[in-house]
Amino acid sequence: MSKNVTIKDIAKLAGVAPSTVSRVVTGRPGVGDEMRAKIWQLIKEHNYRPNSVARSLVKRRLETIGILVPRGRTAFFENPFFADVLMGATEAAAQENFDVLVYTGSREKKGARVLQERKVDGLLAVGLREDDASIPLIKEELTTVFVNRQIKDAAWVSVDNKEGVSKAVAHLIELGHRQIGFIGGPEKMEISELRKAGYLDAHRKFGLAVRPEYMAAGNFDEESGYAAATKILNSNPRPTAIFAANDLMAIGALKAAKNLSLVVPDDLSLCGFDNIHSSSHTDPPLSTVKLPAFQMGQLACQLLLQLIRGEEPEARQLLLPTELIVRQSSGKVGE
Amino acid sequence: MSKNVTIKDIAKLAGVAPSTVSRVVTGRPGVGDEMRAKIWQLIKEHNYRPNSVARSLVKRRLETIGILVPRGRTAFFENPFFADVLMGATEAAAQENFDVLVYTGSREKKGARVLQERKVDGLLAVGLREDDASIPLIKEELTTVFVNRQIKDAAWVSVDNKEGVSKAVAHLIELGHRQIGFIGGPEKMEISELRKAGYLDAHRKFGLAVRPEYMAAGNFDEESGYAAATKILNSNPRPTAIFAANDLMAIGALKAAKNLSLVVPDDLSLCGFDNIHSSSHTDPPLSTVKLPAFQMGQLACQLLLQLIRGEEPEARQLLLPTELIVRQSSGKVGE
DNA sequence: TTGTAAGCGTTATCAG
DNA sequence: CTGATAACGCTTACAA
Repeated sequence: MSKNVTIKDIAKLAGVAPSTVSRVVTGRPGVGDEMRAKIWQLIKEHNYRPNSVARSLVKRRLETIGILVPRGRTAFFENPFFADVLMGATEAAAQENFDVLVYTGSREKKGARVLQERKVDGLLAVGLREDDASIPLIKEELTTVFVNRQIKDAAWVSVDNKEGVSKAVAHLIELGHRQIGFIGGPEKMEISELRKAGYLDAHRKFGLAVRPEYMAAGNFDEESGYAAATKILNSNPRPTAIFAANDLMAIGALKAAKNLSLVVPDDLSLCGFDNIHSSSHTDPPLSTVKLPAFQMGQLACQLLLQLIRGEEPEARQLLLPTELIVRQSSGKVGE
Repeated sequence: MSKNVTIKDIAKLAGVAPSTVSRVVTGRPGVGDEMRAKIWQLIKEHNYRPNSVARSLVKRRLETIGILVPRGRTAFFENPFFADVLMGATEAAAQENFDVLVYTGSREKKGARVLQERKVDGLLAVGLREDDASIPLIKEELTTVFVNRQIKDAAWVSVDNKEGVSKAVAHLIELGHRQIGFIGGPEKMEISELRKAGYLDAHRKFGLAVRPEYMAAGNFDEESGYAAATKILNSNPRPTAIFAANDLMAIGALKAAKNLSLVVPDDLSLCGFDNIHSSSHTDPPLSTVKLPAFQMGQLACQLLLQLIRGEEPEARQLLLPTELIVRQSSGKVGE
């Protein structure tokens, strides 16, 4: 491996000053055609590539954004959401010649790391818990766009959870269901509240009463979905449908139904939220609500780049719609 | 946002030279206790953070590695593999204060980008197709560790595909199956060859004959698994078990079996490969082979860091064992 | 159209 | 124990 060729080497070879070479590689005017061609020739020949670090130092621009993703491996894997956001973000970033640095690890640590290193021009914070201690710091020190978290006064790209749930529950109601169970997320989480609100909203819209015994809270995992569904299905009268605040819990509910010898969707309709991959592989495949994750990553990144450049974006807060995916776990009541 | 505080500012404040401050922040000796304390004090007080770009420039070290992941969104999502490798790698990198830059996008482009930018000290190439044109370039220009690809003369961390499949097929044989179908991957792919070899190997070990009509090739997706299984299940005598070279195809096979009114595992045992999340949510849950993806990411990253540092690793090529996960899709023959 | 020189914020090498 | 000074590789006024 020979020494890296620098701008000076090319300059020397071409018999010009480094600044001239610089003008050529950055495509600025002020160089004669002949010289320009000669320099390009030399660049190719010697495989010269500008050192981005040196460039960053003088331009005070890293051309890199960071993305903070939740540590939990499970969350990351099971739910396409994070990976999809990441892909959307890297794609949008690449479009503008930005790179994406991934930060994971324990909550405090990764927040501290980002700030400590100053290796990024801005930050995408995905699915941070709203009580995360690093949020104020991050917001203060770094241009940040939050994804899937509606942080007050901050820039964010999120999804209309309430409307999404409401749509799904309305779908069940339209199938004739009048007794609909609800498996929610942990109390106090913003996202749990929003999804519960959607459930209540649909009932209100259709003039349906809400029964407390049809509602139970889970932890967004399969086991808690199983437990909650079991509890709800022991109510009298038994609900004919259950909406779960995420797919994992819906899958748990599906197992609970089978365990009680209930046939889905004949005896019980089921609907989840998230559209994880497994949801299309259960038997029957699960009706659910899909989040535009890839697009969220893209839009969040585009917004972030605008903010970094100091441009005034059209909106600093974007609420995107969800999409209802109807599969075979939801059917007409009593069929 | 005030001007960033630099090492010079701190030096001025402390009444010393920048080099002294540098010694303090990097923890090198040669500074009096008193002075050291005073400088730390100032650093905290003024929230000084060394500029990593400037540091990188002089040290010619970015403290950053790149990771190349396949573009396909589907692949990235459905299979926990890539995300898991990524997590393992970022974790191992963070341990040594390295960061991870993610490269996605079309194959040629991302390869070119990595090289063009020179923003990383080394590269982790995950699941690159062996005919990828950028491999020779990358190998030449950048310290690289391949993950899940056994590239000749290169450093890599992979998994023993042949042994994994062999183990799974042996499991079926031990359950009493003598007619075992095989759904393979696309021809010419190294990974397809290895997995097929495992299937043949298990037959050889147990002195079982291989029947060509029990073998079919798919594309690693669900549809092709469905088609291949349908074809195989029309053989006479019908096999009592099928091994599919990945879970997605096994899921397709499961649907094909149901479509033919075959009960799994009573009429047909099924086993896949990869342990994607869906495999535990099918009905019945799928027996499969699990790859140590997280660990592969970790080890690959550790190996890469050693190579970057110019250390001599114990081994430049690591072949890791798989783990057989027995679930309910495989059972004793004829029960 | 081109060159000169200063500077980006560090670290490293010498001297004192 | 501490300070000067010269890099690191590039951009950018400003000058020619």
